[in-house]
Amino acid sequence: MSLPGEVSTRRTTSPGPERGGGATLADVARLADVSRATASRVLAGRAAGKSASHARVLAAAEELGYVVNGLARSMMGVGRRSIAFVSSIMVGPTFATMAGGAEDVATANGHLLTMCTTGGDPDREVALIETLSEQRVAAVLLVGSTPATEEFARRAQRYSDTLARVGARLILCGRAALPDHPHIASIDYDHRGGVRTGVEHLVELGHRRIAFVGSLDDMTTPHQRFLGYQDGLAGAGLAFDPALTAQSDNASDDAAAATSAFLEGHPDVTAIVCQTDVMAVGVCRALHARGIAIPEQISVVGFDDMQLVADLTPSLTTVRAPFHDVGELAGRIAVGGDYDGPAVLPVELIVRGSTGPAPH
Amino acid sequence: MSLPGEVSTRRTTSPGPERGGGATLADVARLADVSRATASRVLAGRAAGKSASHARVLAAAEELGYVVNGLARSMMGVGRRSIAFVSSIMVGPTFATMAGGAEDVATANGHLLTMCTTGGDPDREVALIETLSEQRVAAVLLVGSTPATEEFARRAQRYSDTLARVGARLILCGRAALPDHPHIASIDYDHRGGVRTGVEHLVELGHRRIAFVGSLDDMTTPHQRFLGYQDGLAGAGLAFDPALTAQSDNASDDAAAATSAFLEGHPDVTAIVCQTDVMAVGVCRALHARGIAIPEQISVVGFDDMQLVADLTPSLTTVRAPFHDVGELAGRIAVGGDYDGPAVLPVELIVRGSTGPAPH
DNA sequence: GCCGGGGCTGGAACTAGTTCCGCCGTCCGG
DNA sequence: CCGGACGGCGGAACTAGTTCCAGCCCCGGC
Repeated sequence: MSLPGEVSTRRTTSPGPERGGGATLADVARLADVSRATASRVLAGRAAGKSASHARVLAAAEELGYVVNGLARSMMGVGRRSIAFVSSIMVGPTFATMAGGAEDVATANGHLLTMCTTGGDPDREVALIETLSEQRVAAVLLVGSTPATEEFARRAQRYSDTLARVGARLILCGRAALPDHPHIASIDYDHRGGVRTGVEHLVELGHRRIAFVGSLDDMTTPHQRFLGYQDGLAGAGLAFDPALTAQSDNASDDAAAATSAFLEGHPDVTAIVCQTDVMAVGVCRALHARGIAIPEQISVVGFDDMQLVADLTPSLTTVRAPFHDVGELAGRIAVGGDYDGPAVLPVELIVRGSTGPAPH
Repeated sequence: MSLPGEVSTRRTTSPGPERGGGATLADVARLADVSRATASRVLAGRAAGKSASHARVLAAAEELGYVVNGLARSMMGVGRRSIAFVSSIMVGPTFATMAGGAEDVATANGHLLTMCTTGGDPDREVALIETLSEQRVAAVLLVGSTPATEEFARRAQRYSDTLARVGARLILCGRAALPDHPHIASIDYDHRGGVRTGVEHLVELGHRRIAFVGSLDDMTTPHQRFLGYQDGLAGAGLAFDPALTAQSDNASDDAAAATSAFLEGHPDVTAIVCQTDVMAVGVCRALHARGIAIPEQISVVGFDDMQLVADLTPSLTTVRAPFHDVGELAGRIAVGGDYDGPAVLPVELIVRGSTGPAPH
């Protein structure tokens, strides 16, 4: 029942922009009475001319409310690929600040930033890397502490291989490079040196009995910071005493409970070094609750310099980590910058009110 | 100079998977000696069979390390579109928590979440909506306070129109619906009622001279919270006194300075309601600095219940906003759920140590 | 008047997938 | 022994763009 001359089209492809899903380049070209090639050239600004069709194309695009399909464009290799930011969790100043740094350079270079969380589940991480490869991201920023295990190294190599197949690269943020996998980029900051500096600061103030509150699992961040604590003691000629270590998860309630229990057995401690600011806050709360004055009786040092710790009473002495810079540097590599080997950014001790001279 | 029988290909399209950019479906099909159609069916799991070619396709895909191109798939309308989360800034618990809620439902439904910041610049916002439309996102979550102006309403309508053209929808998060634009979804929480509840709590404790610290600009969040303060006073039969309002930006330093200056002229105030927790922290610091006891001399109420304010000394009485729920609800609509009109989620007053009976 | 250069244009190939439709072969029932 | 049902498979059309190449027209120079 086709009319003569009518081209039989399959599906429900009625011509014209009313099809749904918006006007396409073909619709614009039809309305402007030019070919798709010409319409594409005009809209991409690749037609120098001021010809009549030039103006007709622009008018048609305007009239139809044409929005170029970035997916189709990306398929031709034109257009910018997204950058993925993968962390175990999104809340907390650490990740948000890093993400902010990465986002800054991403948008400045015309890329979008995709944020994904794994909840710390390796299976979800594997699935995520697969999905992101399918979506042809330009790079994956794998952010935060990871297991310090051979299993993780193998997993990371698998990620890197999968991503390399689609022309993307893997960038670790906030953990050290994997020595046997130089192709996996790493932007880290000085966890170990930061805690060491905190201990040295306490030693200068005359402290000798310095406790450590933190987690001792095999994740890179806790481990490196714990090593920094031992470094600091060793540098000052103090013996490392395992009994002066109180284990705690990264939650202020947990740190408060651990501190209370710890102090029962060790009333002679005059300073506490904390793995994170979140823990430090819990430590301070526990000290307040027991009527112990900070810093007159016990000094406290944190790590991260998260928002608000400067507003505590007393304000918290802590180590400022360059989260924004880490994100920015990683972003720069992600958008195609050179990678000259692992980066370890310096940290800075911020001395505030929670540390003071040792009593006596 | 072509050899006879050799098909002349344009560009550098040497056949085989070595071309760069990874193996394609055509490469897999070639290796498995089947058509692209068959390979596609097998890899999509749409081939029930256990035929010989079925196994050959899977083996070929494995051997070549085939990763399906999600862009090409999306172009066919298959595959999940991303969801965009647009806010002025990423740091701060507000946005991160909301983003977490949205990300939860996004990933649970197979979507990715793209995070973008505008820095509060309308031009960047406009450009971003355009870019996101081009990338064919499923929805845009426009997050946070916005100008309470007619200009913003027009702009939002433009966003909504652009997005509608590509089948996406606009969802406002954390600000009220625009009455004249019912197609623009809104998931908000009760700014105004929250502050009102805070004031009522103070009134019950006997306070009569209650100050307000906050910004008075024309953004929706500050404005609504300011109205809530006035509501609370009116409900208690107290007159609103403009002199009891101290202006401050949303920064603790600014709030501390504003509070110090304000107290010079108003020593009789016994309670301070703050627009945000960040400001409340600054207010508390200023009170500490002047040797004013909290809550014995002055009570303080915040808003947001951000991380750590429960760990201050004294812990902060504040209004908990359901950020995660807002993100979750918005995410649900973004992935295709029904929108039954504007939602205003309830907030909850969390009474802690910073509020107590009025002195005398 | 003819030829060549230059700019604009359109046809067609190309990106990498999905899916409709029809063909073919096999198997089983009548 | 033949017909129909059914499953697997391949050709081709389709998604929405970009870009190469050839052709056309127009204008200027000889």
